[in-house]
Amino acid sequence: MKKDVKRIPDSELNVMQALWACGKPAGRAQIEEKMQERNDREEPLAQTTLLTLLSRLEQKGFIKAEKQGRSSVYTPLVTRESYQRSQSRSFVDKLFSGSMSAFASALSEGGLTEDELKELRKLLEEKR
Amino acid sequence: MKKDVKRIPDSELNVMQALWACGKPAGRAQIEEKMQERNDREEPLAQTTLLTLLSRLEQKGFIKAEKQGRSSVYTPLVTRESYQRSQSRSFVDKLFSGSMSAFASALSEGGLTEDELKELRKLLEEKR
DNA sequence: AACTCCATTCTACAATTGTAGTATAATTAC
DNA sequence: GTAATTATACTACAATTGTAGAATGGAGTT
Repeated sequence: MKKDVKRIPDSELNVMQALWACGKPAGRAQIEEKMQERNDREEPLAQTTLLTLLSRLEQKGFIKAEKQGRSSVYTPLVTRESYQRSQSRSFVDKLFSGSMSAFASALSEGGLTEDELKELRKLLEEKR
Repeated sequence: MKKDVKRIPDSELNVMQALWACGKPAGRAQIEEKMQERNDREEPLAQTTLLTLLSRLEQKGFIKAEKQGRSSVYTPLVTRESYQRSQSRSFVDKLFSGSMSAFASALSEGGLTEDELKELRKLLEEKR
């Protein structure tokens, strides 16, 4: 059965993105640093806020936390790719009722820039 | 200035979709009917719930409500297309950090079915 | 006018999200 | 070993979302 990966709220998603970007299990500090780099937000989150988000992600089963002495290291339990796939699916379903033609129109008529479009076309052809 | 159309929550989006699908200003009953048709959910919403959602959409400026005697007719203030465009934009930004290659991978490696992909490619080519 | 139907508006309420302060436990520095 | 630092855990709280019951106001009946 296809596991229906629930949507991750925006603030938590930023954290996930940073964690995924780390490429390996990472602690609070590294995640924080990565978030800075990625410039996900102007004002960086308070550390306690970040920890709250991490613990919510853990409760929801998106990451695993392991105590390493004083602090914890976090590991994603879903890959970025699988999350992206499942969300893409529900995105076209929810927004376009699955209609490729509506989806294509949205992308080509303003959703993406001309350059992005060109690139996307090429990539989709290549991956055929 | 590019108006930054805020995200509409799922339950309200279903209502919007139905209203958009009506193709013209519609009252609560027609919207309800359209939702049934579209089968957006198994259990239909309680009428009061639907009205609550409509009033939230109105407060947020997504629709306009006009009294017609006892009842009201609702009219979308944003087109489905413009909403789809803006959401597509923020979707690729939030989920793929704007990376077309990640986006293309997600679509082609499981996000869409083989048939959908084929259709999408064709449509994107045509629209060039 | 009193009664009954509807449609709408108000009020409600729990769960989730966004964000962070306070308390507590461990670690290091005198 | 006592203070200062650090790192996490606990608590908090307002806004939003999902969902709907209760109250209200008008329209049709009798």
